[in-house]
Amino acid sequence: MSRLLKGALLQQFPVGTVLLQEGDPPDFLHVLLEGLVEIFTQQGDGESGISLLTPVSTFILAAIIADQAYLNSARTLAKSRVLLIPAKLVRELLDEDVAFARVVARELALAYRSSVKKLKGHMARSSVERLANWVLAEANRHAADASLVIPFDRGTLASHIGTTRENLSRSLAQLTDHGIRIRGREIVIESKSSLEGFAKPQKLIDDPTS
Amino acid sequence: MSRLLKGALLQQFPVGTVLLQEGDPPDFLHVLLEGLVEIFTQQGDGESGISLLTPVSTFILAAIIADQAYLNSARTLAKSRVLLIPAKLVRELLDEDVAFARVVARELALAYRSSVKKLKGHMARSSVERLANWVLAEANRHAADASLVIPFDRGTLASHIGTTRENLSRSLAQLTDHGIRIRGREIVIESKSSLEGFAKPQKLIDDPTS
DNA sequence: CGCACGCTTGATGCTGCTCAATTTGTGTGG
DNA sequence: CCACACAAATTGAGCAGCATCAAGCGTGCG
Repeated sequence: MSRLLKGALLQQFPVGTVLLQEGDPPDFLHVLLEGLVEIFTQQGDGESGISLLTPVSTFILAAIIADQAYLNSARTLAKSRVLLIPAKLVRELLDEDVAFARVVARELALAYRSSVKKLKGHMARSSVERLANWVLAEANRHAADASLVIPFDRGTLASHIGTTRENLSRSLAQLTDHGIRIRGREIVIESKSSLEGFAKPQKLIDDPTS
Repeated sequence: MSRLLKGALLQQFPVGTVLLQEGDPPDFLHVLLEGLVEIFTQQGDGESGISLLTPVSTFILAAIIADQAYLNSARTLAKSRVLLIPAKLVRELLDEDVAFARVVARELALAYRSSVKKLKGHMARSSVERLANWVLAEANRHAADASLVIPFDRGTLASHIGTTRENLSRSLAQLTDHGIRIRGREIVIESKSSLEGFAKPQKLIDDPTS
């Protein structure tokens, strides 16, 4: 652990910074300590969102372990503090420290599972359902409150839901009949049970702890 | 390694055997030594294919490492030989043997990456394009030959491409104008370059080695 | 020979994308 | 503080992709 920190550098990035580009070779393991970053891929003309990361999360671990180019790009969606750990150091430690290797394996296992969950969600649900489930998941993270604020613009949200800006708009409007109310960037959940009735969340897709 | 093999048992399964069901707790690490198995998930009424495994592949490693329920089910698509290694043994070795932990980490990293690739393919391509790229990938695996035989029924293929039986049929017919010919279960590639022109394969989605 | 199963083909409708026009929101300078 | 400009978000119309339902075809097996 001390060795990791010794070689690491802590950096602060403003919103909208591209931290890495798909296709590049891995250089640093990134650990998001504060802020918000999105993993995305530039496809043809537009972008597709792959995942949204909140502190504390690592990213591009797999590229480092596999020693292959990044599959995705990453950018900050808010002012963020990121710890950068040289890839070489990570690989060395992996070879020497069992405890570290176990942590890495566990981290990869969880990342893999969340990717499979996203895939399941895409193959089995319509875009409105995906949105409804995203709202529910987001609400659960902020447990306390019955309202949440989308922390980025709708185009970005649309790309992570897997739809377009226009349709996201329509989808939000639809959900108005299923327990939510929209006020600008704020989504107010008026009836969680109604929303759940529509979204039909499944443990093996939407529960981040399973 | 010897410890792994000591606790393991080798089993042979006929085609169509369900090896595990999503939701079940992980018991054995599975290693496919011979045959063909599909990972899938039962969604609502139908099934969605998650991945197709050929020898030698491990599966459900992530569930064991994360110690959480299977996200998917698995079944044999051909007579298969599978090595079953008790989950407990895997976890013990992970704590004791650095080399083993490194192999596990690498395996998970590759599995994760292939799941992200599948996700990218789904978000960015139409079903015909997915099919075309599947054909290309399959052809590359059997490098030598300019023809390949679909080793399972079309419904299964459709569920892995992410479409229905009916539309798979139409999609195959469409590809007839782009360098392939269909003869029952055999797909003959008459013009690989034409097919590639249509499919536009990308290294960071379709190349299994990247 | 005929039935069953897998596959194809056709017709129809829904979902979601695209293009275009408008409205709303936001920040800037007068 | 207002006016303006620009970006973001909504709304509408038309269209492509895909699912669904319903027949038709073909092959193999009893």
